[in-house]
Amino acid sequence: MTNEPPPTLWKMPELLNNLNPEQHAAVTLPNEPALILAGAGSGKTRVLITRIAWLIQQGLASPATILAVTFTNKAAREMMARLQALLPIDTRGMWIGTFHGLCNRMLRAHHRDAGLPATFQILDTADQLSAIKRLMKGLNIDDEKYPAKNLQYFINNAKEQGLRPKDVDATDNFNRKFVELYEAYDQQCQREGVVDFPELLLRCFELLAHNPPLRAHYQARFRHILVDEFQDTNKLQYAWLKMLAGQTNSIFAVGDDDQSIYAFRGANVGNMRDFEQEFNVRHLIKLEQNYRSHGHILDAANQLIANNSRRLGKNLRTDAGHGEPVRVYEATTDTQEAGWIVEEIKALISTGTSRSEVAVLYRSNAQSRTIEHTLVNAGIAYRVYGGLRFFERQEIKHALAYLRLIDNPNDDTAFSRVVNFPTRGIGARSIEQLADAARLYNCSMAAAIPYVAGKAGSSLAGFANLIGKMRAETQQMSLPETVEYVVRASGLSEFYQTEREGQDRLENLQELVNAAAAFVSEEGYGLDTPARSIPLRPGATTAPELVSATDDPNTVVLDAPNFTDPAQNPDTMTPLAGFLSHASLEAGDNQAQAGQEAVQLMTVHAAKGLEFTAVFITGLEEGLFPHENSAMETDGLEEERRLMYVAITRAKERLYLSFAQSRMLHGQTRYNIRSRFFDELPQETLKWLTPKVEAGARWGGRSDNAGYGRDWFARPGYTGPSSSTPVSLPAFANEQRAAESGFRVGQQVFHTKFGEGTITALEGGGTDAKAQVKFKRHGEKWLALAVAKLQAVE
DNA sequence: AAAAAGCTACTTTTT
DNA sequence: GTAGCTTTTT
Repeated sequence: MTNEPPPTLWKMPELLNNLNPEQHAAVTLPNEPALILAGAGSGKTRVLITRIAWLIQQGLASPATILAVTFTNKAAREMMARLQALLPIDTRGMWIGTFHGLCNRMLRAHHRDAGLPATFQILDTADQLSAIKRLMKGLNIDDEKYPAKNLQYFINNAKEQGLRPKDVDATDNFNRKFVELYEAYDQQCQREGVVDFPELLLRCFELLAHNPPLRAHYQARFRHILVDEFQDTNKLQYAWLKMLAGQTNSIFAVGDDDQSIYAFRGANVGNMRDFEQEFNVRHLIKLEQNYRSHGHILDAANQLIANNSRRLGKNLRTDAGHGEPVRVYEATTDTQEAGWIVEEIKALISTGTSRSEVAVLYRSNAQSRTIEHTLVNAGIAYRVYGGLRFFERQEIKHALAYLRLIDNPNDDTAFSRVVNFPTRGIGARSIEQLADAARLYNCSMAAAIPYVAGKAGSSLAGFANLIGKMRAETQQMSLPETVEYVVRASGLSEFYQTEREGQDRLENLQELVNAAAAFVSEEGYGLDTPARSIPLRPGATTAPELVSATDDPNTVVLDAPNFTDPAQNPDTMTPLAGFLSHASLEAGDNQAQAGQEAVQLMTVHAAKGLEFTAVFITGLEEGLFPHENSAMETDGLEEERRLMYVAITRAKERLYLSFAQSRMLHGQTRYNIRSRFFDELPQETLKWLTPKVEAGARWGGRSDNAGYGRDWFARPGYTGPSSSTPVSLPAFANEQRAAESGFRVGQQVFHTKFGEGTITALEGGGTDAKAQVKFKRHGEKWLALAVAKLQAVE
């Protein structure tokens, strides 16, 4: 990492090389509001990164003037790493991070103005729920009538709309109660010095809104605001961006309305339209050149998404050629579907596809079980996304709770979590007494300990002493030392040593120490930097002083404008606060099993942003995908369709779609019909591996599908794994000719003499084209297409 | 305080 | 079908 920027060494053509005209246009736009509609696989991240590099290279921006916002830490890290590799300067002068990460950073720097203690803690979703439960218990609220989960949703929703309790207009008694509890909850958080996720954003927004000099400072600084995944922003995030943009700064927003799949958690696609209007966007650039998928896959995606209304409009194209057809399989049961998937995966592997390049996608997590089971039996390594994450494990949360108490003893969530873990004779009754006292004196539980008398009081005092001792002993320790000390002094390590199945947990605790060491090194702290003081950067003579705007209304001293000197870019938090924030804001990997060479199993949501050589989209049934619950929501079906669009566009070369006639769901067998999405795909791109049965014929005249549960190779019309044949498939050649003739395998046809039937095979081309048709009443026959007057039934 | 039994929910999820 | 939670039992 050099701190001397040598701009003359940068080679301009290299940066813009290999960009297509649209990408080039986007990267080199003037500093004005711009909306980049970036289709799936269109090189969105590349444009974003090159844009930043270009701005700096051209001298149009200094790193300190850049603010780039992403949704996930992963995306932020990737952006940071790629920029660091691209630019010969220290990229730390830029603010690149998630909305929450950046707001945290700002709130730490201005905690006084924001009305927060320097050591405020961040509640993750689980912490927040337990805080709410504790609140309701204290107020004797009936959890049956007012479920804590609903209140949590209510509060988060209000905050994401920018509404404080006083701003919510409650229409009925029920909502009035919720507003009342919202108010009490906010007071509790304030007293404890904790903030939940939406609070980070709202508090930061209000900080800027209510503090003109501070707002002016940041507006003057962040001349270039770039936003990734703009379609996923919620109302509050949009308002925050708008505030930072002010009248003078430009926002470079990148997004794809067709990939908006998070409306259910507050994402507002409408922000794209609003942005266009409110910012008078003159530069709307569509990135429609796709570098990921073959033609048939893209055609399928394009035609499907065309069924949605109110799109900003976009059509992906590729130079890659048609490629393989999209293969479709109808299974009798979910088990059989899994069996087919595994056979196809085996075939893919045998033709050289890497396991990790194969993904099995499903709409809901419950569907993974059957597939996992079948994969295990077949001895194929796999990896499921979406399990418990590292920082969410109970032993880790326990250890973090001790660390939090050292930093902020008023954090009652942390206090309640470990006051009696490991057990130290402080039972439910003692804790209730303490909670009562805390309520009486309107203070935290830790502060209420002296008010509890008797035996309960003395055991509680013992706990207070323990925390006090930890605080004193760790005063000068580095972060990893602190973590190691706390794990031992809390009794956690001893507890898990004696526990029968504590070995894994013990290892995780050791891993936490490693994580702390890794954090210290990644943040560039010295190894012995005390965990609980704001560190001195190399070269700095005094600790950075954060002068708040209220101390002197005319001065806001933050980080100095000379961004290239790390000493001038002060930290805004202690290593411990940073680490605790990191633990809350980035819960870690959520991969159940490690191992690179494994088939990837995940929900469609989790697959967003990823790509695979071969993709299976499973469970394509009405009620499941599209999900039945989506029918109740406004635009629910359109979001399901976007979800399907996301799923399809994950595939590079091969796409498989499957559904099952019956499926185990919630402990009982359900009978489903195939997803409507099949009818929205271009039929000429589909290759039915099982006969396509028309909706009308489903419950009549079929005698084939019963009794094949075990032997999926015996499915009618199914001729074995499609990949076992070489890539230049004869079958596919047939498909081409079939497309010419207007017919395809699996298609329902009508013959004036033989009646209704299904095409089971096609042969030859042009005038020699023949079709094998299985008629309902007259058996299978070969017919010359030039002679027989076959009519498509569709 | 730990273990066992009973009850209930159940789409998607990052921060 | 089953995980997670609460209640009951030891």
